[in-house]
Amino acid sequence: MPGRRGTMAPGWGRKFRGRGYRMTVPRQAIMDVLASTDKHLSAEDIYMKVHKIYSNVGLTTVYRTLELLTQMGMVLKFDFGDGRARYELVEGPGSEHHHHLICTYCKRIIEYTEFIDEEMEFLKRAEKGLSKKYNFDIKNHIIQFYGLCDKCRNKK
Amino acid sequence: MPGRRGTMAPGWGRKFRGRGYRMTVPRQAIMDVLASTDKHLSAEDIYMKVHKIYSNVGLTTVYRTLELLTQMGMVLKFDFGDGRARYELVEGPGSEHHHHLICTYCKRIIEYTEFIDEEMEFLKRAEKGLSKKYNFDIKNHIIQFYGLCDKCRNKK
DNA sequence: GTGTCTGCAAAGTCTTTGCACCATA
DNA sequence: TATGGTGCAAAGACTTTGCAGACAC
Repeated sequence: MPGRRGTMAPGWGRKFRGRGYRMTVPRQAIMDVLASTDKHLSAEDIYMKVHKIYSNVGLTTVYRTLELLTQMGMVLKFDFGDGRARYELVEGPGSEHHHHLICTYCKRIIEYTEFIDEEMEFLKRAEKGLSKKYNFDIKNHIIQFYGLCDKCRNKK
Repeated sequence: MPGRRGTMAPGWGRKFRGRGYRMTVPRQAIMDVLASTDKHLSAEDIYMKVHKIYSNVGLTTVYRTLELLTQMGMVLKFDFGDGRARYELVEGPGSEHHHHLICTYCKRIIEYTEFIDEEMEFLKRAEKGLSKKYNFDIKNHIIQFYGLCDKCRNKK
């Protein structure tokens, strides 16, 4: 349903082939799913979306493709502490804001988009300095605040 | 070895009892370990340190205690994406700087302490605003930059 | 045609749960 | 002594690996 097209932009195929990998139907389908959302999807989320269209694609392939994409730097792997990893396209619809309040009691995750401007200023400087000092090619970042949400702060 | 004492400060016992929990030998030992390091320890790390002194304490108890401490807000649980959670005392030796560069290719984690001052300014404002807006009691935070380290940025 | 990719099933790792016994308050 | 806590073993959840067949280039 969302974002599906029979033939996709060939840009990814080139990227794959350029590094000696092959563009295949499962890989194309996984890229399509990643490119069609601004959410952090788990491997299973992606598997289910892909599976609706290509029911023969297995979960293993999803994991293997995500690992490959992560290593290629095209996808970022996050962990919010709920036991399953989340994936997101580096230059995708949701690549600008990874910010969460995580309740350590009930594990609720609140996404927020405030303070992005103030953050930008600080992040730009930090990224620049860190890239230089550690010769590190920064692709993305994540900021998480931990604490107790309104429902849990008065419990036991 | 480091930081071991036969009898510890009783402050924790009070905190436990105040919430209807009991202070036990395993719990005391786990608190001691957490209070004696500024590193992010995994459950197994803690288990091994505790086990050296109290060899009858099991890994299960370590997990259960960490879960309890996390819910009580005394310990923070982090996940750096390597498949095992890390724990740290909220008001402990290492509670001031959780900042990492994570290489998405080789999974190397580089800790850094630069830009903390610039960060503070931004974080103070963000924390204040977010606490108010979401009625969220922020205890700690984590900032992670993802990308490619110097050894991996030129690979395949 | 060759070397990569894939699906299935099995194995691996970290974490949680069940249950009887033990210990704290 | 009444509950909460613990250890052990088993189960659970997510992810990785082995291998034979399939496919991209």
